[in-house]
Amino acid sequence: LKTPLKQAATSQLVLTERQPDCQPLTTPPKPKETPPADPWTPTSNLKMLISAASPEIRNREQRRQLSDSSSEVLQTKHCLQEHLLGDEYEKSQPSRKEKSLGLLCHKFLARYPDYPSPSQKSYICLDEVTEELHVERRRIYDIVNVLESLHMVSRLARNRYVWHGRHNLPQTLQALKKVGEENKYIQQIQMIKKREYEHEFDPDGERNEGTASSFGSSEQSDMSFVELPGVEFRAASVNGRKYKSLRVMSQKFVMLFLVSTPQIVSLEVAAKILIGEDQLEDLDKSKFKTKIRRLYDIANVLSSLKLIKKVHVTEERGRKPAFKWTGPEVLPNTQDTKLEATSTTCSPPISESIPSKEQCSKALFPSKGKQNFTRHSSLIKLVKTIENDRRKIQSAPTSPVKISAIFALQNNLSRHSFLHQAIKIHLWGGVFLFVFCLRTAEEMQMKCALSSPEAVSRPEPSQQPALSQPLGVCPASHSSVSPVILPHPQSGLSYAIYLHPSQAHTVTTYSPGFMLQPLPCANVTGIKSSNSKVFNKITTEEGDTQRGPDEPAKSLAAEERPNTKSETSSQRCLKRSQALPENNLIKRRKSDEESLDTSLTFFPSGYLIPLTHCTHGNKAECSNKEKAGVCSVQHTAYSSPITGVIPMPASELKTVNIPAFHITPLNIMLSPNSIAAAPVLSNSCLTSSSTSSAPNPSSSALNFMLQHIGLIPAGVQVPANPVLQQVPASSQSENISHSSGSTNVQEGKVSKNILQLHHGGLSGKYSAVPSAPKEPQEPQAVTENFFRTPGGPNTEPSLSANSDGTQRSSQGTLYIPQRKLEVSED
DNA sequence: ATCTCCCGCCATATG
DNA sequence: CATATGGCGGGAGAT
Repeated sequence: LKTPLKQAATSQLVLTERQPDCQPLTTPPKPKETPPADPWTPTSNLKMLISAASPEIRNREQRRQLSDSSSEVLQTKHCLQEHLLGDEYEKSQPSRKEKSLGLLCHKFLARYPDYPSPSQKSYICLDEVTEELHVERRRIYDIVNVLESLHMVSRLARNRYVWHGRHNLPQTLQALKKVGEENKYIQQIQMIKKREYEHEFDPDGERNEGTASSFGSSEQSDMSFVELPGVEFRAASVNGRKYKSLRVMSQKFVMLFLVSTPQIVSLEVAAKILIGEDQLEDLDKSKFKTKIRRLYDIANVLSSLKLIKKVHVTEERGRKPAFKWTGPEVLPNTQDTKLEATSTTCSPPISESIPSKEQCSKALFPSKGKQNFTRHSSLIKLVKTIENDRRKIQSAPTSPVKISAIFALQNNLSRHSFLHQAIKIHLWGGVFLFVFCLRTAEEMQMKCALSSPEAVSRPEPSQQPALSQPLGVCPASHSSVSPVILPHPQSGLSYAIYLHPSQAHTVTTYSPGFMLQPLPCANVTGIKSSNSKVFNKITTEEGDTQRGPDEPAKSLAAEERPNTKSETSSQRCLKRSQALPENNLIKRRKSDEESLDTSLTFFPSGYLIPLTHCTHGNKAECSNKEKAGVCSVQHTAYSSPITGVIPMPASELKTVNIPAFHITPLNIMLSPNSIAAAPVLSNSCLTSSSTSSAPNPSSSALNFMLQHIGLIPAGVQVPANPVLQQVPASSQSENISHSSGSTNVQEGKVSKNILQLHHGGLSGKYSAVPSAPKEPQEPQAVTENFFRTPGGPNTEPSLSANSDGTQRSSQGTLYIPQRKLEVSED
């Protein structure tokens, strides 16, 4: 109704003025056929007018014509017809189609190069765009949001975005794929299909327990936006907490493609999954409809990007709309850490984004030798934050204070990437608790592999030098503290964990615990072998039913997948923890059972102090390297009084129940189960043993963090720390670290077996499971306890097992209904 | 009728 | 407070 009206009374002039953009479409005559030579053509006149009126308009017109000519032939034709009808050319003007988001997106994209030269960034001004494209702002947001989800643009400030083009696409996709795998989308899809299938026979069918519910709870997959190391999100304030629903949806949608074998996703399934995640599976009709609407929006943009295209899958049910991935194939997630994705929680309740364990570990333990940390603005931010928080702390020393900081690092490649990192420091009851993350999963695995249980428990580590036993336990040479040397092969640094004798004891005693994650998880190899049958069967099935006429070799790729999922479960774990508001340590302490999984993620422990002494060879190199441009920061940070603010009377420490101590490759934690009341290394411990001007422990800790985050050159920090120097392990350690450093090749192999030692589920017991799963052949134990195992192509028998170990109604294996699906390409 | 999805109201977030 | 963002769903073209 409206549109016609607008056109109704248009005179040539009016038309000219307000429709330069639609000209090619509106103009009746042969737009291209006839050269604009004929001055008598109404068109040419018009054009002249336009040109004369404004060069700007002309340019715009030209530009548009270019982009239009390529794809909008249809429209043109359409228009042509219209106008043949004479003066009644009003109605069709902006035929709905011409306003489609897809078309608009095309126009939008036409404005920027796919691969802008990194040197000259192009900025996007929403005002300009809306004006030039003649669209409502709202529409632009839709486009931009999706582009943002792919990191093709990023927001700078109000009205401003930066155009990245497709440079980031590969990384983004890889990251998304990874996350998608972690989210178990494959399984979910199967689940939905199954349910669907069941409904066929049981229309009024009530929830078929076991299957559905188990997912609802486990599929936490919060509202998280997958970030990329290289794509900075403007000031936290700008990108700040806000539901990034469309963005997130977009990402998830993409994930579905990347994860599913025939890369085809039906809207229905996608919608269900996206809804289901939120939780309840109330088949809310309207909600579903809305979701679908949004998916269409997203799909339009993705289509414009040529990442997907619409198809139709036909099954008994009928013809359902779906989309097929036509974007680039995503590499099977190389071990490359630099391509790490970052998942930041954005869910409303959590006021602060919690860094993923991996991110942290990445920051803490740079795995690549060459790293050139650049002084990034974020670093400054960090320092400021610390300063600020320090004040707070001083003013309210007793209240729980959380200090969080965001670190940004340059990543391994020269690529402009950095990680948003946060290290949380909790002050609670006078206890200085460091909440941080340790190593990346890979590193852990490696460590696991290297530090075989035998080696650990062996009294004389030196006996097995050839085996490059990295983890040595130094006998408590000091009355109060027992350093445990933890060489970090990749970085060439070793760390000492100072523990109380009791703890040290625990460590050695429970040495196997080094290899076991408190939370169980499946051993890939094992699973793979044990379930290979099922596996194959399923993939085949899928091929028969869903696979399009093309790519008949996907099952192979699928089979390899498990191996590439090294850290998935750990991340999941992390996610889980992220999902729960875990700001309050106290809360975590109190709550038991269910909080267990949370608490295990980050846990305060003793101090980790780098043993730079043990790394002669690397040391120099390291420090030089890192000395790059962060010294100034170092000073600030180092001298920061924050380090001195936490006096911890030993007595006080004892009031804190610190349970038995376990060290896992993933983190150091204190099992809430056992209440061994082992005090964390107290001040006195260190201070007593350290004479002179040795920095207090807090300082050391801070140093440790900063150093490993790259803020402080490795060598510079903590001035002679007597304790460290006294560690007689030097010779040993040296060997150890050296050997371990040169065992890279092995590492790979070995780690394979331990690859999947992550926190898989939430067994209430983390008490060290003394059986080291070095046997790839013991899938049973592992598999059966854990809910979904990573990598398993959707249908592990364990699927129905409950995560809490309660072994719910085991529905047996998941039955995937066989259907005939045809994909028609429209 | 079903599939698509534009349009724009209006709650929120930002500055 | 004004403006920028963006969730959301009615309802109307397209098929």
